[in-house]
Amino acid sequence: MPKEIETPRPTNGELALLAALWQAGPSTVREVLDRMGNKEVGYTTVLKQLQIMTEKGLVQRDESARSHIYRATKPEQDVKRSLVTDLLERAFAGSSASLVMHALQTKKASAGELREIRALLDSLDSKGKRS
Amino acid sequence: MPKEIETPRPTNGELALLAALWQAGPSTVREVLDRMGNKEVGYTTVLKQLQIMTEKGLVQRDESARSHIYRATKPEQDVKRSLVTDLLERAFAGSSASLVMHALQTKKASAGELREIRALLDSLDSKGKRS
DNA sequence: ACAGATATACGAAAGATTTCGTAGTGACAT
DNA sequence: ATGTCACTACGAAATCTTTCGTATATCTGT
Repeated sequence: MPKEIETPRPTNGELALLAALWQAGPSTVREVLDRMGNKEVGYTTVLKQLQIMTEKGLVQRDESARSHIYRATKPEQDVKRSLVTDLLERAFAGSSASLVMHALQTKKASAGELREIRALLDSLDSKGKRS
Repeated sequence: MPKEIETPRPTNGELALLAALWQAGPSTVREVLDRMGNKEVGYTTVLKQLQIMTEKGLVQRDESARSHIYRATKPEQDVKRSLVTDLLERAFAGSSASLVMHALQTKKASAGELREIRALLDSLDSKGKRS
């Protein structure tokens, strides 16, 4: 049996910082802070959050320079997937179709996006046939 | 301009109770408790939660009988939609397509569900053309 | 060497969520 | 009428999350 999958489930605040790290790559506290444009927040707040996230294993830091450099440890895809899984279980009884329907009705996707989704459906179909 | 949409954003615990109410309809504390099969939790915990949710307006209660009867005030669809919207903004930069892709890759939907999703895509397409 | 700017460390307050214990009240059977 | 049982009210502990102030260390230019 494969090892139990570890599911990072960042909170709102943590997710905002992770987003900055995913977008810009490994960054110092100040760089992350500067990227949080709209959100008014103190320097030490971001620092503390990143320290806590380091303890939790959500990020790692390189302390070789005076300004420590933080990077997200979990791939963006994995974290997002676990967030989706979480919502799926909590609110949609595990039915991804139900979630998808809500998502598509909530905010209209562009024609291009809809095409992408169709393509994905096609590939899932062929997979389904194969197995 | 239409009135600002009110977005109920229940927490995890609240959502579990709402699920019970959506599933079974208006219920007493004990009925809700009995429905929480797997989750080990005290009677007064559920009671207190429902009381708090009443203050928040997530549920209403009928106090005419000795055992108060609670019912969810917000339609299941609305609450789920706002949960999806929330996740969408927090983690997927508002791109429902991106969320949908993650959802479909996370847990495979049945062939029937995939058909439903296609049908939904079709209807969105025709809407898109019209507007 | 010193002043000023910039970093990290640490503690702790403030808020929100979750949980439960205790007390009080009403119903009901004996 | 009285003991038992189920219910609500209330307060508060326990966690978690978020935020920031203060202390201390390090760099940088003059």
